[in-house]
Amino acid sequence: MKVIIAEKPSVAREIAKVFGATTKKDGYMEGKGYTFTWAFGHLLQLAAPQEYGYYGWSVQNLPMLPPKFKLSIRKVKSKDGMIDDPSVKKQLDIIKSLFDEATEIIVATDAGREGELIFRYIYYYLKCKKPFKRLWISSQTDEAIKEGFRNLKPGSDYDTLFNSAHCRSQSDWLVGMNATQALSLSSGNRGVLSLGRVQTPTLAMICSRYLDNKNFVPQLYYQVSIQPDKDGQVFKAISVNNFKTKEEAQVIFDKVEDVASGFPQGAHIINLEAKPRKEPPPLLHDLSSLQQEANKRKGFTADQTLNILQNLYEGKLVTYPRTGSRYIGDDVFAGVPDLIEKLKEHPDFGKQATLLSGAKLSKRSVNAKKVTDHHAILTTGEPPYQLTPDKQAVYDMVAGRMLESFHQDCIKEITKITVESGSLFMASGTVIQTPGWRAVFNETDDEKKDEENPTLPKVQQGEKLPITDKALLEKQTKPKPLYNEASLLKALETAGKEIDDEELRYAMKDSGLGTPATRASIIETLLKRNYILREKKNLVPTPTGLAVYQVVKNQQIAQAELTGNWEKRLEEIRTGASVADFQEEIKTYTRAITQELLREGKALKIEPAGAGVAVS
DNA sequence: GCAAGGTC
Repeated sequence: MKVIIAEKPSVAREIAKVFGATTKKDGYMEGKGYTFTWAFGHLLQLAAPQEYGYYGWSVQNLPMLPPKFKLSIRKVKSKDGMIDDPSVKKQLDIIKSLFDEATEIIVATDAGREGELIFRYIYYYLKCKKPFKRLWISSQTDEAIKEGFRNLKPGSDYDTLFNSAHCRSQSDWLVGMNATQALSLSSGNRGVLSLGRVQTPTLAMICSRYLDNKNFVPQLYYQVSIQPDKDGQVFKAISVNNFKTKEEAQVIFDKVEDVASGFPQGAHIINLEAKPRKEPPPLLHDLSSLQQEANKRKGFTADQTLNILQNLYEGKLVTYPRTGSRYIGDDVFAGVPDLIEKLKEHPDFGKQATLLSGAKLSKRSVNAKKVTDHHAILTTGEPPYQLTPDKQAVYDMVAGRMLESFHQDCIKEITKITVESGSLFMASGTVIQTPGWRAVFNETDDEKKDEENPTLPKVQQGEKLPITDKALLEKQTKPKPLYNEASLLKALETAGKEIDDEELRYAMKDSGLGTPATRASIIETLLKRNYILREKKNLVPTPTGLAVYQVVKNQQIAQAELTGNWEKRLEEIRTGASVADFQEEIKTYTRAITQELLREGKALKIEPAGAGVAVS
C-alpha cells in the first residue's frame, strides 16, 4: 500500500479525487490501492526549554543551547495550561498506523521549505524508516497532479531543503527564546518582554515611524491659486513654484491679472498637453493585498480578514487563502471563463461579469513562473448562500478583484494646462475615457485628488480667459503617516527593499519579513505583549513598546537585515553548503545577544507610580 | 510565561 500525505485535508482530497479514490475514513481516504492522509500544517514543533531541563526562567540557564533539539506535539491552551492538542495527537496516531502499513510514502506537502519540514518532523518523530518519494507541484489542478505523479522525485533530493528548514526553525528558537528570557529577566518586568527575528523588527518599524511622526516639525509654505473662467466653467490652476515666505508668494499674488484688478482677460493659455494613459488592471489578490484592501475598505484587521477567508475556504467558496502569489498558471486560467460565467448571478458584479464573459481576457495575472506554493486567491464557482455581511464583503473583494484582473485596461486622458498671468500656473485634470476594469467597483482613486480638477473645460492654446478669483494659500509639509494595518502589512512585505547590502536585499526579495500565513499573528503578538495599541485605525507603540525599542533598536535582532542574512545562508544550505557552520554562527550570536540583553535590559525599569515602563 | 512557522 502506498500512502500519500498532504499538508492539509483540502490537498489530500484533491489528489484522491484525481485517483478516483472516494472512500472516506477517519483522518484519511482510500481507494485504488492508495491511502491519502494529511497533516494540519505543523503538527510538531521544537520542544519548549523545560523539555531539555531548563526549568523556570533563570539567568543561570542562559543562554539555553540544547545539544540536540527535540520535537513535541503542537500545544493548545486548556484550563490546565498548555496541553498536547488532542486533534493533532489523534491525526498523528492515524498517520503512524498508515505509515506502519505502508510499502512506500509519497510526500505531497506544499512545495516549499516549510512543507518539507512539516513532513520530515512527522517522519522523524514517528521514527519511520519507510522509503519516501516527493510530489512537487505548484497548482492542484487535475493535470498538474497527474503530471506531478509521473514525475515523482527521490525523497533524498530534498534533504538539503529539509536542512535549511530545520536550521531556520532552530535559529528562531535559539535567538527568540534566549533573547526573550534575557530581556524579561534583566528588566525585572513582571510580564513577558518577547523578542524575535520577525516581531522585533516589526516593533522597531512601528516605533521608529511613531517617533518620526511625533517629532516632525511641519514647514510652512505658500502657493497662489487662480480661477480662470471658460464660458462659465471655472477651473483651478496653482502657481508652478512653492514659496517659503508669505512675502514671496504675495509678490506673485499681486501680479495676477484678475478681473478685480482691472484685467478682463488676464489668463493666457500658453500650453496645453493632453495625453491618453493606459492603466492596466490590478493583479489578483494574494493574502496580504486582500488584508490591506479589507483594512482600507471595511476596517478589518489582518487577523479578522484571515479568519473570514479561512471560513470561506472551508465552505469551499474561495481557493487557498494563505498564498503569497498574485498570479495563476495557464491551467488555472483555463477555468477562469467558467468562474466568470458563475458570477453573472452576482447582485453587484453581474453586469460586469456578463460583459466580460466571451470577451478577450487580460492575462496580466497569468504567469506560471510567479506561482509559488499556491496561486492567487480566486472564487471556486460554488454559489455563496446567505453569507454574513462580513463574509459577503470579503467574498465580494475576491470576486470583484477577479473581474478587475481579467478586464480591459482603463483609458484615461491626463490634461495639463499652463496658464500665464504675471507668472506661471498649472492646472491638471484626469478624465476616464474608457473605464475598463474600473467599471467593476466604479470608484475613483482617493489619492492625490486634492489639487486635481475633476474635468477641465476644452481650451485652446493662445486663448485668453478672465480670472474670476485668486487666493494665497498657506500650506504645511506633512510627516509620513503612522502605520495602520494596511500600510504595515505592505511594509512587512517590502521590508528588505531598502537594505543597502545587495546580497541581503536579493536574499529577501521574495520573502520580506514573516510570511503571508504569519503576518496577522505577528501583529496580534505585539498587541498581546502590550507593545502596541490600536488607536482608531493606527498602530502606535505603548510606553512598554517604546522602552523595549530603546534597548534593542541598534541590535541586529531589531533589523530586517537579520532575516536577509539568514535567508542568504539558508539558500546556500539548500544548495549544499555546510549546516554546521551556520549553526555555529547562530550559537555565537545567541551568546552575544543574550549577554548584551542581560546587561542592557537593566536600563529598562518599571515606573514605580504608573502602569507603564520607561528607560531610566 | 518565551520564537516563527503552518493550519483546523
